[in-house]
Amino acid sequence: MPSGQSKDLNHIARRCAEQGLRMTGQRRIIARVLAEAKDHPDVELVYRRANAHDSRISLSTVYRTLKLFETKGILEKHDFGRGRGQYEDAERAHHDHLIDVSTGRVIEFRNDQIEKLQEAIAQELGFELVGHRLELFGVPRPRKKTSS
Amino acid sequence: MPSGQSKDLNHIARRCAEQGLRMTGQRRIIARVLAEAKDHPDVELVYRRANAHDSRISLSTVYRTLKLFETKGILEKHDFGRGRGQYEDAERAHHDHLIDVSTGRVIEFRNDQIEKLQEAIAQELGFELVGHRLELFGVPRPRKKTSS
DNA sequence: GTATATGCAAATTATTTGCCGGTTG
DNA sequence: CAACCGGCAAATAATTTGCATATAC
Repeated sequence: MPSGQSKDLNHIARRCAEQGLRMTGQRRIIARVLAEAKDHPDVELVYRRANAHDSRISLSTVYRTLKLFETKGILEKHDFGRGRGQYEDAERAHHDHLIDVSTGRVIEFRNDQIEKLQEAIAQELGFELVGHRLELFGVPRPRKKTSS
Repeated sequence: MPSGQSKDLNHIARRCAEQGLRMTGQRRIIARVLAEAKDHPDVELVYRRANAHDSRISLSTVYRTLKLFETKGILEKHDFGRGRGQYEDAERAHHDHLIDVSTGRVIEFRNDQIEKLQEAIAQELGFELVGHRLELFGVPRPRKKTSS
């Protein structure tokens, strides 16, 4: 069950403060949108959600803020090949993504064996691994049992 | 050393012909540029190389042609996160990429174990794997042992 | 109060496209 | 000769930025 976070300051906003960022109303809201997001919203979507919450937040501000948060290591930006960047909380445990090509839905997963293999491969090639990107693209397999 | 079993037509140009594409001068040249490329050139680079052969090729044509070749399955387009698409011959055996973040150089590799793991993960999540993207980002390690 | 953030519109960057004359088969 | 292609410039799409004003600390 998804835990209900009932704090007045979400972890993203808190990290902003820790980084010494000036906490404006729009930043607070954008931080909250990302903290509450269960998906990987793009700028447009963050913009819409932020505006629903309140404020006269401009698209430029969303762009500027997301980029700022990214450079501060607060958010992570992904490019899942749909022409727009998609963001998520950078603090969460590392994971990779499987994209359902039929819907665009993103499923997260983690596999230590693959992680280790990647390290080994980089080593073998004479590199120190500083990052990686693993994305699986798949189509849902029909279930044997009826589900809905 | 590719087995020379045909004329002076490179394999990419040959595949174009097989697909029934009208072989114009510019397409022939762009095909040759890609056939001879050992790297993963972006549009701009293909444009410059093509122009070195013949200066009557426009940037639009390079864009149009690379896209055409891609949709025909002749070339593969990658997005290594540098804001531009990069192309390579699609016919070659499957491989993944390690990007040297200090230079942008792309090293190819292949690891069957990882390939199998990816299949297994997709299966487990209820998907049929239709594609994947694995990119490692690394910095060169100083060689401590003999490597050349 | 001052440095910084925001809004808006205009600018950039990568890529696509309309139009029309040029080429290929 | 007809269908298709290429060049050019204007059009898009995502994102960035200059500048005047508003706001956080």
